[in-house]
Amino acid sequence: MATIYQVSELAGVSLSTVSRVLNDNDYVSKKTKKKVLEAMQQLGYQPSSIARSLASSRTSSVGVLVSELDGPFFGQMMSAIEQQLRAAGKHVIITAGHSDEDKEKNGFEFLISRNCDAIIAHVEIVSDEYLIELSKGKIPIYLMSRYVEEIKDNCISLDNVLGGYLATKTMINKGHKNIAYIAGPQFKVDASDRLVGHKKALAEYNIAFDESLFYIGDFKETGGNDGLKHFIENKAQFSAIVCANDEMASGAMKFAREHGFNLPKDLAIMGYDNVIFTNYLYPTLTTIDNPVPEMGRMAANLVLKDIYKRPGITINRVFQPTLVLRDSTPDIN
Amino acid sequence: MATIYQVSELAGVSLSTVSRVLNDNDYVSKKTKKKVLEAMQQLGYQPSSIARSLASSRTSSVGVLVSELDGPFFGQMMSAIEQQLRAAGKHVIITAGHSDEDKEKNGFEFLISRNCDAIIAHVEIVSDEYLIELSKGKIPIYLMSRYVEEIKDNCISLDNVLGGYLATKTMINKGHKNIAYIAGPQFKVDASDRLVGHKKALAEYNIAFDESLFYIGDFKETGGNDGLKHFIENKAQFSAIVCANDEMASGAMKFAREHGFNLPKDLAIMGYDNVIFTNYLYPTLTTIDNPVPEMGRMAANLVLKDIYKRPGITINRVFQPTLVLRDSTPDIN
DNA sequence: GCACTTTATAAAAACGTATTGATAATGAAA
DNA sequence: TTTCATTATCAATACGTTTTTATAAAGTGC
Repeated sequence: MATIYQVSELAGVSLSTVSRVLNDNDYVSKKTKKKVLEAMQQLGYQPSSIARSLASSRTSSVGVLVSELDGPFFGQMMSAIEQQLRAAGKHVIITAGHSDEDKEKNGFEFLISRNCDAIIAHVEIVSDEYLIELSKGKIPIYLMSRYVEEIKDNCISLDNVLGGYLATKTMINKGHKNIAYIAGPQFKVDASDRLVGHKKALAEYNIAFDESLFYIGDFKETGGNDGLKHFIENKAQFSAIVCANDEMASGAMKFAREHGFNLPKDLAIMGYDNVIFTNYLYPTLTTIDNPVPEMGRMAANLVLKDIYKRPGITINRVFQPTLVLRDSTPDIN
Repeated sequence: MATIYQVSELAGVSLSTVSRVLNDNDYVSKKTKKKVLEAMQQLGYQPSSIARSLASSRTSSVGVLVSELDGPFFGQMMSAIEQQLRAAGKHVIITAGHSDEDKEKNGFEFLISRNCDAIIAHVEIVSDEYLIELSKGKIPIYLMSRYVEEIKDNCISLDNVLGGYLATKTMINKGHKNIAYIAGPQFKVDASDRLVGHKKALAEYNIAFDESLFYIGDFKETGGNDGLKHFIENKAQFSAIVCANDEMASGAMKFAREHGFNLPKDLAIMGYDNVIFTNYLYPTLTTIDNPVPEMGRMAANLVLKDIYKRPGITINRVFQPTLVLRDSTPDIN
């Protein structure tokens, strides 16, 4: 491999001059620049990213820490981040936290030990305090789908209240009055925010929140299953059911069908997240879509702007979910 | 940040001694080792991976090139690779080829420019010749789900013939004689291998391959849709339909239901790949499962063994798919 | 106790770049 | 022409390790 030294020799200039044309920042005459570029061409010179890192203490790499590497949500997010950063010549070091405190912390440490220029993290378990502490370190931390006041400029979040509101409002507009709600684990901010939105929509239409139409599930299929079962056993009256995520909606759908409901006629069902399989369910599931790719792209942009000083980037830190209407929520008259 | 130099000073030894305990390979007395380790502890010393890379021309990083970062197949694969490599202290640089020749090549170049110690690639478009040529370079290339004779030791592949065979054989054992087959694009090796397996099963049970029960789809939902439509329009007789992947099976299922079939009674359907949504379809889809995580883990192991000289690793280069029985293929009598 | 091997440590060179301070060349203003 | 500011270049140093070569100490067999 040709080095900068050989280039300098062939071009008849010094090392530093070659370095300057490489980073084209300082004074260097057109004539010299041309000479150097030709020498590079001739030698097939490729700069060593490692040596460059050592000298400049920049690695051109961004760490990405997500809960899982599989799963539609993280897939879309990583895909967007990677595309955006790679287009800027940066690379992405990916690792997983597996929704476990030790593993999340370990993931951070791992990325820090790799000297990333920045870290984009989607973590759910570690505390705000931990993140704040970490942010005081040398490597800037950016958070996805999470809002921490003290480092709000580094947070990209999602308006889950709006999403919850949209879901329930849609059901109301479809003609439903008795709407059951299966929430997610309330220690998760996403889940509790969605519930707030649900209540907001009810209030807006003067529908009282009814405890007997409320169940807290586990964000998995079983949660939907158990929730619907709970409502039926308690002889609750409802014509629609709103779930705080798609997995639970799917569970509810299965349970409903197995217990004689004719879907979607007998029961309207709403999901949340617009996970890929919602389009394969029968009937296809109405749900709330999160602009995940946009968020990923924005996280990358934020890093490009803050860390790599790219000009002309405008930032948006809060994103809005949108409704996706499908077959599971027909109008009733 | 403390450097190796400060450690050496505090411990009262030379740089090289510190380096030796760091890589614990050479002669170093227990007493000295202890002194050095204590000094490290005291200074909170963390070795610089960059300086280490520059000096050793090893980056402890493995490039991973896949078609897409989202999608269940790649998600599982990356997840397995990452877990295995990270446990060994290596990190993973991930990038996508988007099933496009230029982008795949660009992905390779990108990873090479990052000085990865090895590259694990799942590419579908670039030619064997390109890969062979690339393998002559400085960085070893490992291939997933692809077999190239000239570099077979670096290939991890899947027995698609067996999978195709299993799928059709299962249908036959369920009691079907007239089995329609919707194949994938035949320029894809996976697709043509699965078809070979299908024919093999038919032959084994003395069932003639019937052109009127054969259709080539596009591996997407529309392919299943169009295939079933084709069979119906041509008034073909069949009680079961085997699809070369799950997306097409899903398309066929939708079309069947929309055209009055009572599933799974009127028509048995088989998919391939065991994609996540197969479990959410109605009825749930019988399919063929690929041991994707195992393959990912094995690729990582192969790299650990070849490149990082880890001892005690046994390698398996060919993997077998298995049958996943669900509701879409009931027994008929 | 001597020659010889093995073990332990040190000193120095190398990895390939960025950066800084100094110097030289050039151009503009007086 | 002189003076000063600007532009262009160079030489030297720093980045933090690994690796190689050399040398010293300790152990071995006779």
